[in-house]
Amino acid sequence: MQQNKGANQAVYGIKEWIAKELAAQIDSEPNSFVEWLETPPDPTLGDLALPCFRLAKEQKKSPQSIALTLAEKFAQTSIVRRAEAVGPYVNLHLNRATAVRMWLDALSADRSFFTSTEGVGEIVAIDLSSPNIAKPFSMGHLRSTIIGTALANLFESAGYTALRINHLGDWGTQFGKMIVAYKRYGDPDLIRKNPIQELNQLYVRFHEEEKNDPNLEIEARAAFKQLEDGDPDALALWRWIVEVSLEEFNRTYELLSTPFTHVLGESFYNDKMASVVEELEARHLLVESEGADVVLLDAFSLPPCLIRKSDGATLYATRDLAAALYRHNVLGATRLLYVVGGEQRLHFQQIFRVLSLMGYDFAAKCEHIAFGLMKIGGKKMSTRKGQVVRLQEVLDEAIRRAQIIIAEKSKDLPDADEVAKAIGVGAVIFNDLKTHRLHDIEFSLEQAVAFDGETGPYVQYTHARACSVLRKAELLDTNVSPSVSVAISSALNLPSEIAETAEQFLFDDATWQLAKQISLFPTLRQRALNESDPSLIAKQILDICQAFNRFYHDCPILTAESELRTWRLALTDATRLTIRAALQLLGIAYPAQI
RNA sequence: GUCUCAGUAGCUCAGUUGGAUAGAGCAACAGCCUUCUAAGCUGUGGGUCGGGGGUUCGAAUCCCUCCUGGGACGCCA
Repeated sequence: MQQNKGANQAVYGIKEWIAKELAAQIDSEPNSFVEWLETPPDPTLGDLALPCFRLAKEQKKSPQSIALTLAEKFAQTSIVRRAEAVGPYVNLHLNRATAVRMWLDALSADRSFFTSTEGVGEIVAIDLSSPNIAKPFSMGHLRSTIIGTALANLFESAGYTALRINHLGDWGTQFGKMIVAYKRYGDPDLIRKNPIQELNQLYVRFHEEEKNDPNLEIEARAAFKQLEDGDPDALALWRWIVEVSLEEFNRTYELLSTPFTHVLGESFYNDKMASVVEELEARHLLVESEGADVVLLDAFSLPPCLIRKSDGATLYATRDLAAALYRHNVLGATRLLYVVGGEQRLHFQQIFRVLSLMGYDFAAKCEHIAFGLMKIGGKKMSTRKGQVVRLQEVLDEAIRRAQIIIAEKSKDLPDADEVAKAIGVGAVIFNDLKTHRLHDIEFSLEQAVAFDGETGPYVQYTHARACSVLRKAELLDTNVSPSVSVAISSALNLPSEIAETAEQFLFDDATWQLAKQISLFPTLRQRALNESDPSLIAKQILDICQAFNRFYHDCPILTAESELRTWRLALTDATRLTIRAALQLLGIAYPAQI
């Protein structure tokens, strides 16, 4: 089921290239070399290295002696400039001009440098964001929103059609609670003024009162049942709550530039659940247990999946089953992704198992893209206890700080407000996206809105720097990369005795490190896709930015002469294009000037 | 109690899928703007990779065990 990892890596991924050449030299299989080739810990040792331990075992010789033998043979290959044995390793120094020409040709033509085609014709449905109506849009929902968006972008870059589905939490017993709380303590005027905050306070209060009065919970369940049965008063109240909540959410989505193709709350499936229950019954999967209807999953070491409560009302699981069937049968999705917190792991295991028992093959292509919790003070954020950090507040603060810095350092910036928004929002998104999906995040306002070091603004700043150089060379948006081949060729078409000198002239360490970093992007994009982990892209783009900033510092670009200038401009443009591609995938804005 | 995810520098995190001397950023300290954006670059200090066993040429990485923390475990979502 592993898709062709890096289908076109041969174009830019020199590992494959080398592996083939090396294999031919010693009459062996290229595949094993691709896996064995690694990057030496210190770049001065070489660009790639082959450890000889395994060959030593096969050939029953010492790894050192094998390394010596291989080093001689490898020196004969066209892309390796120098091969030397260091202990049990063969260290390979690449022919830099050949490698760079290969990479930049691929990049400028986008021959699978930024995109690929393995998903063409396939529809992937991504369940993302899915905030709960009448509750604050917290930092916790941010994770699902931006990871889901980044994944959708990634899948689209691989040719898939991505359905971005916002599965709003607009149904369920919580609305029974909401209705009861509103009728008891609600004040319509206050709610109109400040909807989410007031509604959330009602919700918090309900949970406080509930401790002393167990009847409240029973009352709430009855209220939800009424809603589900279509009681007009209850429905009207519910609609109003949904409406005012959505207005507030949409402001946040606009700020984040999060697109959705479908906004379908749980309520959307209200009339589609009866058929799910019927289908389960028809397949004799439904069993009565303690007054409720469940699907037993003992055979799979899972607890039973509750389908219908003892009062006949449905549950989360029922709605998720209906939603899955809708996405597959009606929307045509062949692959279903759920970007939902890790605490719902068991729930999705149950859902996918039930779908499979129902006879749906696509159950095998359903995947829970879990992520770690956003914690505060070492604990999970809880709306019930009122311990949440509202995303809007964080974004506002980040934008405010961006405005201050722009006013200080970039006085004449056009569109200063727009840029401040891009930077503030970018900081918050990147801060979240750079850590591995599954890791819990200890929320820190200072860190979320920081602009120094490994941050979104650092990446945006680097991009703007590259743009600035290109603008001064009057080459911005003209895509200068294609000319690089010419530049390198003319500089290197020299007698072989001084070719080595010419290489050093064009490729000092900073330059070569930058080129190598850029060349890694396609592999990382592919890995991010295979592992559904956008953080891989975020981390790699940081490496590219660091390499570019060093290059920028060490190597004058605009004042360089002839071929050298062209070549450095081309590399600057390649950097710009790669950063832009990465930020696009991550869903972060990339202003040309900041 | 069972299942699950995690534990790496003072803090926040990487660690090329088992490889060479475990790396960044923040914070601290010291340098670098008459030169393409100093939101940058360079350097210094900082580690029993939670503990203990095992697997092998080689372990932060794989297995076992224990400790600590988060989360989930039928009428919430």
